[in-house]
This record gives sequence, C-alpha cells and structure tokens, in this order.
Amino acid sequence: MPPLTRARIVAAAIELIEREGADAISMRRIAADLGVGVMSLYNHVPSKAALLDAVAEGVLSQIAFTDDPAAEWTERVRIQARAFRQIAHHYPRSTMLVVSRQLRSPAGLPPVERALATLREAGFGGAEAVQILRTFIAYIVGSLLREVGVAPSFAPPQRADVHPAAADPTLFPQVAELAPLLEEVDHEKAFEFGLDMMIKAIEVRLAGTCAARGAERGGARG
Amino acid sequence: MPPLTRARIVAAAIELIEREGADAISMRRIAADLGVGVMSLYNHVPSKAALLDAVAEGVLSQIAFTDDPAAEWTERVRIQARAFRQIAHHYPRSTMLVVSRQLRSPAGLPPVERALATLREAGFGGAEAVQILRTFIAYIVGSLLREVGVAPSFAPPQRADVHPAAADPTLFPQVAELAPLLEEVDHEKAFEFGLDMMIKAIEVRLAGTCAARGAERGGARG
DNA sequence: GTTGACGTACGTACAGTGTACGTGTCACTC
DNA sequence: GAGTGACACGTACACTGTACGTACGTCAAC
Repeated sequence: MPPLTRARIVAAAIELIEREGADAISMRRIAADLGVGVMSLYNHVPSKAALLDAVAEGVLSQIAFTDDPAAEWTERVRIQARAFRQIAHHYPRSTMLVVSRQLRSPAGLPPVERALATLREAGFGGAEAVQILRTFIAYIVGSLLREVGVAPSFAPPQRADVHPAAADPTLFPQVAELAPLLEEVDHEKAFEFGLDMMIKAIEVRLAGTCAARGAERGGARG
Repeated sequence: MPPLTRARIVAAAIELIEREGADAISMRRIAADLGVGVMSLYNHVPSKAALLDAVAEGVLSQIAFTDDPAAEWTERVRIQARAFRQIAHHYPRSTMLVVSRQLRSPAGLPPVERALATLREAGFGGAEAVQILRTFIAYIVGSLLREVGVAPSFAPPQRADVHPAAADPTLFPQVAELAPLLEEVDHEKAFEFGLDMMIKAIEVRLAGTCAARGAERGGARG
C-alpha cells in the first residue's frame, strides 16, 4: 500500500464522485475507500472544502488542449471550446464542482492564456478579447451545467420531468407545438449550434458590417 | 402567528439563504426562524431537496417580465434576457439554487413560451427558435453563475484570489498584459457585451448568409 | 544508546445534519 | 360519545465535518 498522499486522496475523491455522485461524498467514505482512518486525510488536506477545490483543479488541469496554430482562427476557437466541454464526458459528475466553485488556483491560467492569444492573433484588441472570452466561458459553463444537470446525482431513471407536451396549448401554444423539439436533447448538436452562433457573431464583429464581407464564403460546416 | 404553511416555509428559506448563505441552510434553522418544531416542516414539504426545489421555483416565478410587442424583436429579446438576470440582483444567494438544479416544475414555462413566441414572430422556424433559446439560456445561466459565484456563501472579504497580475509574463504573456482587464469585473458591462454579441449572431442568422435567404425550412444543419 | 523533535496514522468525542416514527391535540363528521 | 383526519411536536438514529489527544515511526544531536 503506497503511503497516503494528497494526490491519492484527490484521485479517490474523483473516483468516488464519478461512481456515486457528488452528494454521496464524505470524508469517511473517501477514507474507507483508501483503507485509512478518517483523520489521516487531514494531514494532507486542510478541510473538505479545500479537497473539493483540489478535485475541481485536478479535473480542470486534465483538459487536453490540442492547438493547431496553422488552422483558421475560427476553427481554433471551436477546438478549444470543445476541449473544455470534454471534461463533461470524462468526469460528468465532477464537472458540477468545476463550474460551481470559482477557481482560485493557477490551473485555469493556461486555457485562458491560449484563448486570449488565439483571439488576439485573429485581430481582436485586448479589451475585446477579454470580453469575448468571458462570453464564451459563460456559454460553455451554462451548457455544461445543463448537460450534467440531467444526471446530477445518482440519476434514477425518473424521466418523469414536466413534459412540455402536457402544457396547455391555449396557455402555451408555442411550448405545446414545439414540445417534441423541447423534449429532444441532443447535447452534442445543441452545443455545436450555440458554438456556431457565437463564432459567427465574433466573425461579423471582426469583419465589421455584413456588407464588408462581400463574397466571402459562409463557413458551411457539414 | 399565522398557521404554518408551505408558502411561509419557502419564504423563510429564501430569507435565510439571502441572510446567511446557501450553505448555512438547514431544516432546524428554518424551523427556528419560524418559531416551530423541526418536524412540523415535513407536514408541508416532503424533504429538504423538495424544499430547495420549491425555493428555486419561487424565485424563478418572481421574474418580472415586461414585454412590449410593439418593440423591435431584438429589443424584446434583450429585455427578456435582462429580466432573467434580474433575479441575480434580487436574490443573489438563491440564484445558485435556480441555476444549479434543473427545474422540474411548470414555473419555467411562461418565460419559455414568451421567448419562443418572440423568436418565431421575428421569423425563425420552430427548430431554430428552440436551439437559439437553449443557447441564450446557457449564456445567461453561465453569466449568473459567474456573478453569484463571486460571493457564493458568506462572502468573507478575502479578495485574495489568484491575481492575474502575478502570472509569469514569459509563461502567460497575454494574461500578464491583460491583467488589469481580467481583474476588473463589471458584470453589467460584461453581460451586455455578450448579449449584444449573441443578438448580433442571430440577426445575421436571420438575414441569411448576407445574400439570398433560403426562404426554405431546414436551416442548413443536418 | 538515549533523548528529543517531528511528521503521520489513528481513535474518540462533539456539535450538527436529515428524517422515520410515535404521540398529543385540535376541529369536524357520524 | 366514537371516529377521522390534519397538524405540531419530541425523540431517536444514522450520519456528517473536524478538534483534540494518542501512538508510532524516522532522523539529529548528544
């Protein structure tokens, strides 16, 4: 049995969260999983809150960014946004921690640095780049929250949500008519739709008005 | 003393959350605030989770939507988005609950209905309207999360975040250069910036690719 | 070798949590 | 009266985070 260490504790916490949900986490369960006394954890971690911060940082730092400086800047933005979203697939339960608590660690700096560099190389000014980055982060975080919110804790098969189809067609005609679309949730498609929309937005922002773009091709993506 | 009722319990919970933070909430504290035994609450609320759901629903239902059908549709979208964001000002601590748990109540239907109606009147198809609405919700929720995340619980004056200014300029040149902008957080301005960006995006989307509008359904996305 | 300091694993203990269960007290219907 | 439900309440249990004291290493100085 290797010696107890901060990294092992964080790893056990992540595994426990992914296995049983974020609500089921407790210092005693983690200690039991490690075959160790409860208070031994406190030799490596000052508190439970600090441990959760470490979990969030650990997850965030595992984002695999593969940047291709030769690619079109719109494609680079797309890739970075998708990379961020990947954590929702690898660590769906832990993602809630990442988005819930604001990071107070330097683990978030490399993605920020890369995003800002990409935007500035695309031609945006510093202030604009910061604002655009914030907008993208808000969108991505909001998307992740919706995705992981579908299965927040143990995910019982209670698909018995409030069905839009049950909405009164006279009170909510739009909701009633579009009920099939509202019930269908293809996270992949929804995310890509929003991403396209936002990239299109900053494209026109960069190019100025619509007329100035002339006959440029309109980014048709299959 | 009026009789104990579900509405009074929810109101006390909201007040307690706003006063002492979402972490400090407990059935015993709520009961004490109401001058009532703990278990009496369970005559009106099945569980703590259900109570928190009711709190989220209560906050959400208090959004003041003022729609002006005569206004330009872009302005109507703006107003609805701002109305949603208002809850972050009235109930900053409770907002985390609203965005954290997915609503399983019909309280969220009126805003959805209104938004869909606005988008369709603007000329969008049903599928497009749903996707656009989802994208906006993701952005708004992400923005709120960042705003309320600044003061998640009791908000001790620990402004000692990881200062971007402390970033190594050789490792993180962009972060170091833009540190003043990254540290400044004007939520109002940031939100309006992103909102502008997204409305611009759907404007160009509505106008087609700056040329011929397909006038056909489909939206060109598989 | 002895002594001390020190880091680490551990057990106990305490205050606090959500809530299952039983008990008491009303108002109201037979 | 008896019976019925709704409701406020107290007790009890399993569980939480963690402060505190204890025990057992290893290493330095003597």
